[in-house]
Amino acid sequence: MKTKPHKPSVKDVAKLAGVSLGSVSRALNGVANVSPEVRDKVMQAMATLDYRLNHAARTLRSRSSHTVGCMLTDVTNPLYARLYRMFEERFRAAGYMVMLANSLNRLDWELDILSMFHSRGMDGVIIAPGFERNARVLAAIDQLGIPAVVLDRDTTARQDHVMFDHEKGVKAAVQQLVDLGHRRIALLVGAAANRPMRRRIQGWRAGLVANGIKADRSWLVRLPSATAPAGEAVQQLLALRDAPTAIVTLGTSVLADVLNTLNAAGLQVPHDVSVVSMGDPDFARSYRPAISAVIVDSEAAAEQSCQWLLQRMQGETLAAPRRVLLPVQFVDRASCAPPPSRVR
Amino acid sequence: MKTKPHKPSVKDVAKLAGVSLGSVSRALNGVANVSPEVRDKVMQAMATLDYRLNHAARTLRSRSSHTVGCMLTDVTNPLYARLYRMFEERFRAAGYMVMLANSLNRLDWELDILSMFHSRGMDGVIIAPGFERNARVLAAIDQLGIPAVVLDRDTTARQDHVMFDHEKGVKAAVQQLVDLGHRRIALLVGAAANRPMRRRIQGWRAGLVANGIKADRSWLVRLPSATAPAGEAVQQLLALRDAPTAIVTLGTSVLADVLNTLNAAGLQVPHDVSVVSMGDPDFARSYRPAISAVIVDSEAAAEQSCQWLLQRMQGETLAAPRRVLLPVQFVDRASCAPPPSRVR
DNA sequence: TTGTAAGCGTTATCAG
DNA sequence: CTGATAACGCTTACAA
Repeated sequence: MKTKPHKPSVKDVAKLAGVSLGSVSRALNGVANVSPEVRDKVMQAMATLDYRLNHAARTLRSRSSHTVGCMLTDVTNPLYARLYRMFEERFRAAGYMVMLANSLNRLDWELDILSMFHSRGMDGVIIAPGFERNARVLAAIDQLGIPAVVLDRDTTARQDHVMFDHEKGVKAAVQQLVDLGHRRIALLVGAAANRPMRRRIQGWRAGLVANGIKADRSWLVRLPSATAPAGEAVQQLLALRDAPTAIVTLGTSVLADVLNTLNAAGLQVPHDVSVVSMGDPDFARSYRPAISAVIVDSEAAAEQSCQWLLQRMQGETLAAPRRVLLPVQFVDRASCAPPPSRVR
Repeated sequence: MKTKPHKPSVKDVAKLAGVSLGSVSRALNGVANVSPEVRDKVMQAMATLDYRLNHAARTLRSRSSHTVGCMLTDVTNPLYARLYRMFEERFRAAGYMVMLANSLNRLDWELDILSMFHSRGMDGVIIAPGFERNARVLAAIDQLGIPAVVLDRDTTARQDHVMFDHEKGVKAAVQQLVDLGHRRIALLVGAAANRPMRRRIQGWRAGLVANGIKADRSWLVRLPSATAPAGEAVQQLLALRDAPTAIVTLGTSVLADVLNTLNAAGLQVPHDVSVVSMGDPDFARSYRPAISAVIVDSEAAAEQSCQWLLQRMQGETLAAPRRVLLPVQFVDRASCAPPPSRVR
């Protein structure tokens, strides 16, 4: 009747199996040179003791936590949620856990998270910093001293970058609208000063300029956040003397607000106003009319990020940081049509 | 010119500060009995060395990882995403990181995750197992030997349970519909055999029975998954000889499908068909008409879960497992109205 | 192929 | 209040 419930350790396993400590470890790690007999004895002992490896000890000794850190702005954003799920799946298959952290666009949190990734000995990180231009953030990233992939951010960090070609996608959408006869095209984006927003604006501007249209400032609406109500902004847009005949907008809740504000104003899509969503929320496809969208390939981004990070974590010492620009597609569905006849 | 970039350890800090190892540790942990002088010297040394605590070593020695595991079905579900974010925020404030894992309704993953939580020495867990009735899962939970909170699952595990009163919420919705004159009320839920689905069905049934209405099997639709297209199911419902005049449905993509199928069939909400959403997606509020919804209080759930878990992790040895049933509200908006006159 | 022993970087226990 | 010193549970040389 020992009063020591004592979690079993390698030592206990070794004793029960009648082998040495080292052999247990070797068997455990499937490492070279273990005779089948020893292996079996060890396995059996582990089973009867219900032995569980102590991960902290392994990490301390082997200097590898088999964990990758993932810093995103907010998992509540469906795109990030999907990405995270794919990361998790791929890394798990490779024997890594992923530790998620949301920075919520707060500088102090972002620095905290990075520092914590360091302290917890992440083997690598995938990050989409909200403060891509902040010197302290950049310094923190480089000081990590581990492989990193930067996701869709314009950063000067010497790391691999996986990015979306938002500019081309939005430009294609604008081009299609112009081809349909639109001249007054609005853009609804978030106020955050990050790459996706900047590039979308550039794409919009480029699309207009390429067709000899001046990009009117009043058509560019910067929402305080991607989740803020957008109804009022849309109303203001519609009240403009030169009201836009087409709207390119953020997806999810902003798109919903746009659609409903249009409805409430008695305007029909696409007859009165054409609409393009940046991002492809659940309801865009099944909405009537189906909403045309600028779509990023999240699967490709996840695949590329994981592959690159795994490569680097598994010791391939590749010199230069790499970067890839993933294509962004414009999918024309039923929400774009020629503008109403000139006079309104 | 030492070729040893050697990450600084407490030892280095101690040497530089001219104090002993123990003092550094004590200063580091803000623990009792450190003279201000020593503390300052240590702090300064840490700063100049850019010292970072090695979390693995601390975990190994102190037997606490300051990490809580969080197992959910899928963060891609907006409710779970919100919950996770709140968990993260609260636990961070208390000095814990949270490690997220999606079980994706796969038994083997679920067991893996639980075992990994064990092996990685989580101090506590919050879990919503997909296989709430599975003996192995239950065993794994109890063998964890650490505080746990079970989220919205009917489990026999001897742990704290935080649950939503789906039944009451759905029943209230049904009652409101009956009061408006509806007799044929459909329910669209997922096929998963978990508590939320079961309770919703019970609430629906109870609401009908309480009003002397027989719950017709053909009005109960079980979608293969909460993200599967639901258009066809809705069409079948509408084609029924006794087609329902009201639909209570899962939110997010299913709700979108319902709305659009109704639109496509030329039916108006709420004139021809009333609609209630279970869950409150972004677009429900701003949709025209605004969609009535059965709403869970995710904030309350997060608050309760975190508070209970923190209590237990911080050593309060409370005997019995606790459970709470959080109220679920029916919010009537504009999508419910009397059914069309008898003849259609 | 296997056993032995030396750490990994902390915290905890004791003396002083 | 501070300084030595022994763990924590594992991996990894190195010897046998």
